[in-house]
Amino acid sequence: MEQQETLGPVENAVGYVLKQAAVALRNAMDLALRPLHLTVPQYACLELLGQRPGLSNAELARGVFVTRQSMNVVLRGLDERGLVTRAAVAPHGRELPTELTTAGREHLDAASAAVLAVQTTMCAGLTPARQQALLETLAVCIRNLNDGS
Amino acid sequence: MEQQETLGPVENAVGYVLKQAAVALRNAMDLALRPLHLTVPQYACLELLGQRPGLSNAELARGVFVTRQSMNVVLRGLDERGLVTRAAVAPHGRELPTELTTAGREHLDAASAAVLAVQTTMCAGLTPARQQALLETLAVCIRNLNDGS
DNA sequence: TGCTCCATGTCAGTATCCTGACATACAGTG
DNA sequence: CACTGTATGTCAGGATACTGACATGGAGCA
Repeated sequence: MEQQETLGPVENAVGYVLKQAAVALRNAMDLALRPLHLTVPQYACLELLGQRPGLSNAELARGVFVTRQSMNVVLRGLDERGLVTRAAVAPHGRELPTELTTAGREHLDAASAAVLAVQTTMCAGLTPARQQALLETLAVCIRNLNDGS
Repeated sequence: MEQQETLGPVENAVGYVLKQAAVALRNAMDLALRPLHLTVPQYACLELLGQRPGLSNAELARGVFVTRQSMNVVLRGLDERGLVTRAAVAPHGRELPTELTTAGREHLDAASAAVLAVQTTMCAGLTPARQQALLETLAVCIRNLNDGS
């Protein structure tokens, strides 16, 4: 009796609930970021750059879980709006380090607050221990999935 | 000190890890379903129909977390492949109940086994209690997010 | 009955993200 | 040095999902 042989009702499937949570979170973030005219990938890009300035396109793509091509479009949009600056020449290889501008930093601060509010809403009623357990359990799932591929 | 005022490193943000897990699961399912020539939404549609025959397009869309329009395309593809049948006339309102064909049921059985394998891989090393805790915690998050919108 | 409101199925257009492909730049190895 | 392998940035094309819109069918109410 080490493993069930059917998934059971979708409502009880881990994968189903995981997707449902991801969709709900995505929608909530979209809503929160709309006043700032930022999409979720755009925000994620800014947040990553705020924490680790000088990241390249490919590194940002991996961090945001999109392809290099998609991140390229995001970065171009942010560049045109003056929120980030990309180095004109590559200091190493073909990598073009990107950094936040002052305007980008201001946008990020506002967006970060909005997203924090969403996360706070999401985790309402959860003890810190339970949040930590959620993080750790998800980390195990991620590791299990990525090891197999 | 009831709430932190910054998100902290993205690696520790619940939303970030949640998205990461969802992406990893999506990729793993795509890989597992590829031999059967099924996409994740197509599989989700079949699974839902297997558990609750006669669902309408709109009901399926809500269950799979896509729009009616997207589900319409999915359903049309499955219909052309002979995996599902849609009622020609609406027995009530405009709803066109959909059901699995024999071929659809066979496809579903194979797909369900593949997805179960993925879920088993994902949850490897997690005690039933921990899986249950994950489900319950995610349910709280979903409720919190949906109440606010 | 007539009116309003809501849900459904569908068409059209747009946006987003992906896969495939190519040239370039560096590291490692003979 | 030359060669191979890997990683990056970018272009082109296609797949997928979305928003907006419309017509239809039913429920509720005066």
